[in-house]
Amino acid sequence: MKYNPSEIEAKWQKKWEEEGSYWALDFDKRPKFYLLIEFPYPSGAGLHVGHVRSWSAMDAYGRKKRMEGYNVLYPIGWDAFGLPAENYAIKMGVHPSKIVPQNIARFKKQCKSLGLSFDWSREINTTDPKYYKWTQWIFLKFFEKGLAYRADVPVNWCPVCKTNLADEEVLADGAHERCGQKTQKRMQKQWLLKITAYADRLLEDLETVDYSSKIATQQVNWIGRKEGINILYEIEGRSEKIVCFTTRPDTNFGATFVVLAPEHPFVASLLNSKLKKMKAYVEKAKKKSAIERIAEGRKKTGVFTGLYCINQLNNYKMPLFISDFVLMEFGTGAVVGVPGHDKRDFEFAKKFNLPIPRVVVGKDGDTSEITQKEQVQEEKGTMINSDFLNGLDISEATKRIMDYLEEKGWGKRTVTYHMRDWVFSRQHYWGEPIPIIHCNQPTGGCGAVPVPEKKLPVELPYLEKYQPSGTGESPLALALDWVDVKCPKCGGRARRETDTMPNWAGSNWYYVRYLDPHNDKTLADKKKMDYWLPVDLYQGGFEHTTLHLLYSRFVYKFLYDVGAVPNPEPYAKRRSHGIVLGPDGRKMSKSFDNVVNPEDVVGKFGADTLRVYEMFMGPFDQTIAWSEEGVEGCFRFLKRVWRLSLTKVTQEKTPLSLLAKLNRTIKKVGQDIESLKFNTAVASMMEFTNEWQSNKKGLNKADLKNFLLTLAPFAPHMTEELWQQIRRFEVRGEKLELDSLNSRNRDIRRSNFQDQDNPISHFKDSVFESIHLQPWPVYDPKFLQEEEAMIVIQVNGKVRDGIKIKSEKLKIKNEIEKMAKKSERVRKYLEGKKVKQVVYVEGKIMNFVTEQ
RNA sequence: GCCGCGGUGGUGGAAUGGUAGACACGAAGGCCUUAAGAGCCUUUGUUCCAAAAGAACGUGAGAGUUCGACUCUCUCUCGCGGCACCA
Repeated sequence: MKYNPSEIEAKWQKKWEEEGSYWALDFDKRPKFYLLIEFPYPSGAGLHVGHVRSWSAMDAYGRKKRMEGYNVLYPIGWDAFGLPAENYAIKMGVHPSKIVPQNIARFKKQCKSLGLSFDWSREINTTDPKYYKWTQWIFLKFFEKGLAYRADVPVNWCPVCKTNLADEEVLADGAHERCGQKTQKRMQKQWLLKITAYADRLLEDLETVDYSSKIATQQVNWIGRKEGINILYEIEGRSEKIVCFTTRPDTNFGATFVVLAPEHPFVASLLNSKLKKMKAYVEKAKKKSAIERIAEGRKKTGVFTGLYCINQLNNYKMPLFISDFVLMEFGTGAVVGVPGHDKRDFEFAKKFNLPIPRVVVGKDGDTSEITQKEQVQEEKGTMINSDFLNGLDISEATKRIMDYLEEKGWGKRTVTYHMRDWVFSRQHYWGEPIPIIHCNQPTGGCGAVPVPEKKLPVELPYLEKYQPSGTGESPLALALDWVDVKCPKCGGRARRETDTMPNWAGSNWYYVRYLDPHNDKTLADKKKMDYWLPVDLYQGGFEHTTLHLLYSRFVYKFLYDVGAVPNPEPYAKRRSHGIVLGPDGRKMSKSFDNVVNPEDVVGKFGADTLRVYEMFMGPFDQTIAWSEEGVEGCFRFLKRVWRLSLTKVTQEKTPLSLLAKLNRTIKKVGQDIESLKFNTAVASMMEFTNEWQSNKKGLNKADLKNFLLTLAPFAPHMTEELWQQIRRFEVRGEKLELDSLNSRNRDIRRSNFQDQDNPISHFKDSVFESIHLQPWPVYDPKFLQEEEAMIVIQVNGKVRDGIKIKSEKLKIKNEIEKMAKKSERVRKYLEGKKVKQVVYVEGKIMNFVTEQ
C-alpha cells in the first residue's frame, strides 16, 4: 500500500476533531502542563512556515507530554487588532471588521491541515467585544491605581499622510516606511502606563524564572538599571541650582564644564535675556527630531550661557553650556563634563577649547596630559589629581565620594533606568477604545472619568471612514454621536476618549483568558487560574523579548497586585526559536519572491513531512534558510518508515543489535525533545530506520509499536494510521481491550461536557484507540550497555588504533595496556621511545605519552 | 561605540575536554525498469601516492592551559541581531 499523506491526514484530522482528542481538562488529577505559543496576528498573507516551525515543534513537545501522562493545555487564538490589519484593510478597500474574520478563517483552515493538537474549544479573538471587555477592565484598574496617566509625549508625525506613526513605521533615516517622506517629532497628549514603577521587580524576579540567558540578558539591558548620584551645582550669581546625574562621581575633580539640554527648564528662564545667539540655537535644536540629531553624527554643537557653575570639591568655575547632545529624557537633562574620561565630553571640550585634566591612571600607567587621544572611562584605574581620592581604586573612590557628597548635602544617590513608561494610546481606528470619558465643563468638570465597570465593554463603533483623520486625532473623533456622552460622575456633557489601545493590549494577558474563554464575570475563574497558572513553557520569537515579553510580565505583576491572578510571574520558562529565511537566505518577503507557503508544501508532501522537516532543518533556536531538497529528504524518510512498517516486520524476536539501537533511539529522542533539540531527535530516528532497513531480519511487532510511538509526536498522522493497521490486525477475532488511559480520558470528557452542546457529548464508543493516548515508550537500560566497547588508542594524542574490549574488562587498565602494545599500528610509534605516562579513560581512550 | 550570538566538508548541520564531519542534501557510479518515476546498493573533508596500504593536514586567525581542545582562557578578525550622543 502506497503512502498517501493527503488521504491519511484528512481522515485523522477529522477523527481527532470529532472526538475532541486534544481538549485539556480543567482540574484533572493528572499533573498539568500549560504549553503556550505566541498567538498569531492573522495577516492577509496567511500562515508562514515560521509559524509552522515553532508550533509543530511545540506540538511534538506537547504530544510527548500527554503520552507521559500530563494534562496538557496547548491553546490557540487570534491577536487581530492593530495597525497591520487596518493598513491591510485600507489597501484592500474592505472594512477591517470584514477582513479580519476572513483572514482568521484562512489561518484556521491552514492550522487544521497541519494536525496541530490545539485545544480549539478555547479559541479566543482579541477583537471580540467579550474579550476586549476585559482588556478595557485591566486598563481601568491601571487608571484606578494611578498607573495609567496622560502626558505630552513626542510622536512621529508624517506631514504627507497626516498621521501619527509607530516607531516601527519610521525608517532609520527618519522617513516614513510607506511614503518615504521625512517624519517629524511633535508633542501630543498620550496615555502612558507606568511600567517604570515595576522596573526593579521586573529585574529581580528574573531570578525566579527559567528564561534562556540570552533572553534574560536582553531584558536586563532593556530595563537598564544604573546606580549613580545627582550632584547639585550652584550657579555663580544666581539662586537656581543645576542637578547633574552621573554614574562616575569619582572623576568629579576632573569636571570642567556643565551642559544643559535645550529643553531643560532653566534654559527657558534664560531665553528672556537678550542673548540672541542662544535663543536661536535653542529654537533650532528643539525643532530637530531625535533622528536628525543623530543624523548629524557626533559633531558637537552648543552655546555658552555666560554663566558658571561652581564645583564645590575644588571651587573650579565650570562654564555652563547648552547643547543638543544632552537629552532631556535621560537623567536630569544636565550633564557635568569630565572630558578626560568621557568620549563625548572630550569631543565637546575640544570643540570649545576647554581644559582636559586627567584624574584616573589606567592600566597603561600613562599620566601625561590628555590632549590628542580620546580618553574613555576605564574599568580599572587609580585616582590622581583628586585631593583626598588620590591613590584609590576607582570603585573605592566612587563609594568614598558618594558618601562625601551626601554628607555635605551636595548630592543624593539615585537610580535611573533605560526603560521608559509605556505609551499606551494610538490615534487609529482598529483597536480597543480606551474606556475613559473626559468631562471638561467651563467651570472645571470632573476631568478624566473611568467608564463604570458595568458599562463595559465600550464597543468600537462601526465607521465607514476608519482611515486616519488627518488631524492626528483618532478617526473615532469623527463619530460625533459616539463621542458625545454624559459624564458618569456629574451627568454633564462630556466626551469619550477617542484614542485606542496599541496592539500589545490584547496580547498582554491572553494566556489567562484561555483558561476560561467564555467567562463574562471576570478575566477567568479563580480556581481555573489556580490550577493552570503559571504557563509552564512559553515559546516564541526572539524579537518579542523586550516588547511583548517584558511588558506582559509587567501587566501580569500588576494583576497580581490587584488580586486578579494567583502568582507574580506568568511564564515559568521561556525559550525562543530562530527565524525561517527564504531559500535564498534572505528574509521571506513578497518583494524578493522567496516566500514559501506551507499550504503548498502540505499539498505536495503532506503535513507530517512539513513538520518533520521544520524540526530537522537545524537547531530550533537558530535562523535557518528553507531548502526544498531538505523537505524531500524528510519525505523519503517517512516513506521508508511506512514501507518498512508494512514489510519488514516479523513474529520472531528482533535481532539484538537492532533492539539495542531501538532502545538507544527511544532514550535519545525523549531527552532531545525535553531539551528542544528536535533536529538531533529526528536524525537519531533516521539512523534507526537506516539500520532497520539494512538489517536482514526486521522488527518484531511489539518493537515496531514502540518505534511508532517514538515517532508519533513528530508525524502524528502517519503513525496513527500505521498504529490502526497493526491494531486491526491484532484484535481480529479477539476481544478488544481499550487502553485504560484512553477510556479514562473519555469518561472524564463525557462527564465534563455532558450539558454542553459540543462534539464530545455525542461521543460514541468505537474501536478507535489513538496512538497519542498510549504511554511514551520506556527504554530498557539493559540494552543500552554494549557487550564490547571500542577503546581508542592514541600515541601522544594522535589516534593510532582502536581495540575492542569486553565490557566486564574495561576496568582492568593493565590488560588493556598489554593488548594495545601488541597492536602493530601502535608498536610502530612506540618503538625506541620511552613511555612516560599512560592515560586511560575508562571505556573510551588510552593515550601513551612518550619522551620525544 | 555598547550588549548578545555565531564562524566546522560543495550545502544545512552533528559532536558531557576523548576516533571531528552523525543525520540530511547535493554529486559520482551501479542495480531494478521497455522507459520514466520511485526504490535499493556503493563512494564522497583536503593533500601526497597509478592504486592500495599508509601518511600529513584540517573546525575564522594567532597564542595559552592540557596526555589530549570544535569544546576551556586570552588577543584579533569577520558575520548576524539588539540598543545607541543613556551622562
